[in-house]
Amino acid sequence: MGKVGTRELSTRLDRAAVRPTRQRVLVLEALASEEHDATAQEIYARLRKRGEHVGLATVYRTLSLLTERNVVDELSHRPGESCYRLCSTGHHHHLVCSECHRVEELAGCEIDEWLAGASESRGFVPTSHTLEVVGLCEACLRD
Amino acid sequence: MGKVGTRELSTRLDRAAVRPTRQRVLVLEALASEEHDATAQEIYARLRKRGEHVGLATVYRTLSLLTERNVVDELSHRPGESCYRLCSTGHHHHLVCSECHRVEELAGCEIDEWLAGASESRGFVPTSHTLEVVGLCEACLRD
DNA sequence: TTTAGTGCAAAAGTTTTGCATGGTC
DNA sequence: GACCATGCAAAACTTTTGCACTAAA
Repeated sequence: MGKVGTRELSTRLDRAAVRPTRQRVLVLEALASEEHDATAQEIYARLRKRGEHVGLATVYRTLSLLTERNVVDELSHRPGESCYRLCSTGHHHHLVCSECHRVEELAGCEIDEWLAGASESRGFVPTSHTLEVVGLCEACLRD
Repeated sequence: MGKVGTRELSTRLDRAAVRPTRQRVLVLEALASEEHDATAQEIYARLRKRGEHVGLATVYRTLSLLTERNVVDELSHRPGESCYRLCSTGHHHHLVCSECHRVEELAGCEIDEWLAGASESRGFVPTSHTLEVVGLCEACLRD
């Protein structure tokens, strides 16, 4: 997925009714410049290294708010910590490379149909689902 | 899924080459009597309430070992903590009710085919995947 | 006797919270 | 001024680890 510009980031904050403070924009920019996904601690460390000072608690509060407002996605593929990622809109899933941790988005989910049928027999009505795929990306396959 | 008897539990430990100590059997029994899934802390608390003393560290060590040996499944649908569940063998997924947290198993995964095709175009080769479905179970739908 | 397992307490790590301060409409 | 956001430090929690002790092959 391509990098997302600062203007686009502001728009997303607007749409989510999140006041664009200096800190929030910085956190969001950090996520946008992140090639894969990142934990709150990682974002905090990277901002600090760049000389931008944002409190750790603020990073957590921001990510929590943005997740709630669907501006970022929260992934839980690492036990004990949450990963965050700025995502394209709409329902999609992730391909995570087990070697380099590259994350690619997988649009056009075709699970719903099978899922609806499989759940029906139990009287279960699915409202949402998450699929995380682990595998090897093209680059790592060559090694 | 029906309850699993003590004898069956021993068999599973044997097959996994895990020495059946008092503590390990207790943890596994606790998981077996659990209607849904449970965290390490919950298992610890329940054993303690029943008067069975097993150290918290031992609960963690046991669950970690059993997960590694595929005797139990580790679910990560709750951020910040891992849930564990004694599962039937083979590839399957879970339906989790958002109201009562009932967990049902969904056998016969038909995702692979679609997944292989969708990944191929990116040179990505999937090796494993996890699907967690959230919805409403029959009982909760009636309310 | 030798090894593996356990309990306890301390430590490590992530995330949350309380509260005073600072910014913004 | 009212209100929201932030920084800092402390606290809360989950999970891991070190080490002495115990149980088992």
